[in-house]
Amino acid sequence: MNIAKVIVDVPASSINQTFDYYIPERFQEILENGMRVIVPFGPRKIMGFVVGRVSESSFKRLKEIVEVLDLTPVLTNELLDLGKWVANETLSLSITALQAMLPQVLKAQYEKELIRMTDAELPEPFETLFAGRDVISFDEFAGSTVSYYQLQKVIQEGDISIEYLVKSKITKKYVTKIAASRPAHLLEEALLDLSPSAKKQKQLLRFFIENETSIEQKKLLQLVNTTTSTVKALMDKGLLETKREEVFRNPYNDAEIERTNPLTLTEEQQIAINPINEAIDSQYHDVFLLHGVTGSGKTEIYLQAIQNVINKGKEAIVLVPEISLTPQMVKRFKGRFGANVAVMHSALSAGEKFDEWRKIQRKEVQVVVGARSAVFAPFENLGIIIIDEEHETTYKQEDQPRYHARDVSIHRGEYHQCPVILGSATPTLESYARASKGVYKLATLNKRTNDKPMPKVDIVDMREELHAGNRTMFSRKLKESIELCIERGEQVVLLLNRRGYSTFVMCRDCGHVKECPHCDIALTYHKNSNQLKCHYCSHEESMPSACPECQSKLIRYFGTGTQRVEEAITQLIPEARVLRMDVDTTRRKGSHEKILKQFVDRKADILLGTQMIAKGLDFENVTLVGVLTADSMLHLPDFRSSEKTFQLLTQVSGRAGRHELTGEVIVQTYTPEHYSIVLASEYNFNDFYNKEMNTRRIFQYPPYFYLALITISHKNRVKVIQTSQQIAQLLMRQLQQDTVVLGPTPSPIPRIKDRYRYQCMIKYRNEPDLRVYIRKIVEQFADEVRKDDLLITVDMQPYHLM
DNA sequence: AGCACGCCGACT
DNA sequence: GTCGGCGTGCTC
Repeated sequence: MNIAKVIVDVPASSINQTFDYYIPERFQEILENGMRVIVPFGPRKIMGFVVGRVSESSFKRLKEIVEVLDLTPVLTNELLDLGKWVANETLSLSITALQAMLPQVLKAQYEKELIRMTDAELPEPFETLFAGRDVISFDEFAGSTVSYYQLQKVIQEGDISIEYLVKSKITKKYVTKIAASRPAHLLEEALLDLSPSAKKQKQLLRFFIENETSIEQKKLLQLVNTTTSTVKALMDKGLLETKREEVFRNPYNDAEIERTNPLTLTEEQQIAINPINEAIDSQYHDVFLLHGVTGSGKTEIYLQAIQNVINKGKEAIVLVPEISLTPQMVKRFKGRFGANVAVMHSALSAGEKFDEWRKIQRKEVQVVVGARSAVFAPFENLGIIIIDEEHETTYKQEDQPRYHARDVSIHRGEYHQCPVILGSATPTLESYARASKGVYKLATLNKRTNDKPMPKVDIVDMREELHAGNRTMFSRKLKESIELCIERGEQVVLLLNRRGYSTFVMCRDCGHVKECPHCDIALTYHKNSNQLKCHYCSHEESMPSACPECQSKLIRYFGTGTQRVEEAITQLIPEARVLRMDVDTTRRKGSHEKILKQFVDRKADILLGTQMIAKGLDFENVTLVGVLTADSMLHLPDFRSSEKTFQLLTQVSGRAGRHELTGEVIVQTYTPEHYSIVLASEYNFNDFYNKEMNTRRIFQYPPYFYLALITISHKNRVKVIQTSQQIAQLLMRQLQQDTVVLGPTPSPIPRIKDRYRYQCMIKYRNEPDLRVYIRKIVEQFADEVRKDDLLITVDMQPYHLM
């Protein structure tokens, strides 16, 4: 077994296989599956993952592994298999799937160096370049005027050679600590030698005899109540020394979080948790759909189920949408399980993520709370996986590997024979349909734990407002309610549902819309810089003063940004203090929390924001929720637009009156009769489900049909159309009768970065070999992909049909 | 992907 | 002789 099978860090379909390498004697004992290694690959050196060991290879001349990068495997055998499964399910490369399971810092960085191999004089440009050094970075050469041709000659002469390096991005954090430099019994002896007057020094020494071996200076001085000079005196005597010690970065100050105890469950909660606990106790896999209205206490069920898992010595993964992974949420888990929790989300620095990941890897925690990628936490003894707000689209990764965390969770749940909990007030149709069929177990929570009814929802028809001569974005009803609310000293949350409503620039005379010259999409107006920007490429231009088509001066920006709403409120209700929360105001780390804290501290009357304020936030004093434009995403070309509208309205309504005060919700819309708005206002999930299912069945959409989306892009439009047609035809030849292949049609954004984009959509009920077919077809175009810059991407079960 | 190698045309 | 620009084939 001295040959290793290695998945190599080269993301190319022709390299998507294992490569065999000899394991040199010195690594024989230590090398395990799932470790990262450095291997020679052609002329260079690259990183790879060991995925197996064999004693024979069909290859004659094997190279040796150069270096082993890990002391313990970074991927367990389960995760290696999972990687294979993910790559296969999502039609992505093995290496991409493996990298997705690890923190970014474990990715290798590559560098090249030029090494001087001779003391003899080098040809002139190189002497200047090296300037007396023996090694320079390749970049330095590339940035110089020296030609590659000249370098080749010197390399052939053997006077310079290229070294290929694999560098690690890992950074560890260290603190300087004070430690005893001798064992305790020798310190005792030293104690006797100290002069009787050196009281503080004696105290210090006794501290080290009695206590831990190392401590931060600041803490030490506090505990012993002395100054640096005493410490220094003992150091000079050689009794104490400074020591650099590695510490884990700690993004959350555990000590400051108040511990909580389990709450008594309501009868409903108890009924819901029983079967989950039974699955944990008897160690079998099942998927539970926990359908509970907002405020029904889903989180408490999670917490108690996790407690059961911890008691059994097992581990738990909790997935939450990125957007709701707020300090409030973290606090609930840390409050119950303290330092036994690792937190993983994008706001952490790369180093912090790495440290949280290592806590899991070293089994220092039993719980991880995190966004999508936390589903790959390297636990080996999982007892439960929980997906909160399971309807959130962020669980689907939008770039390769395009996996869905729900599918991965269920796969891991089967492996570990543990339950998977999907929780939501507004489950996806897919999940609810499965629960209805008995594939998932359904648990329903209809009551809020505070016994308060859901807030009453008023729908305001904005067309009537217009007829009545109200041209502002606030209906009379909403304006009045805001004023009353502020008068009572209560707070307001205003949701601007901005999707599909970005601020574009249009000429009022000729209707010309300013588009990106490289992409077929309207440019977005940015007020603070007075610039037009493209969100798909890096194009920027200044705001024109006249229409480029008709020279009219009446060129303006349209759409409703949060900034404009803010201005409008201040005009309409001058006494209102408004806090704005959107992508612009939350870009800086920690600004999210800052805004929320200000609002909790009642520094403002109105919290105005986009989707991010709809989720999981819990404010005592909020009694009014206003939705400015409920239907803004209803008309998007997306078969889920009704479902998304229903979900958003239900979620945001749940923000009002969560505590003692009763809440009120006002929803403004131009389509007040639309079923997703009407039924959301009645909190009627069941009717919505039935109605929407009916539409999905008629139009052959999920959950009745599965989807696969193939997108083809190229600089040459004719080539894209031709290739797309070929692909569609090849597909149709293989697929079943009831499978539909739509297209090719231009993508919703037909051109991005000067590349034309066409797509084929496959709708199918049962195609066990679909992935095989697609792979084969894509393979047929491999040559053009490689040589002609053709791009074919496949998205199984896509969420965004872009 | 990223690298070497080979061939070609261009420039001085 | 020197240089950059492709196209091609290979990586255990």
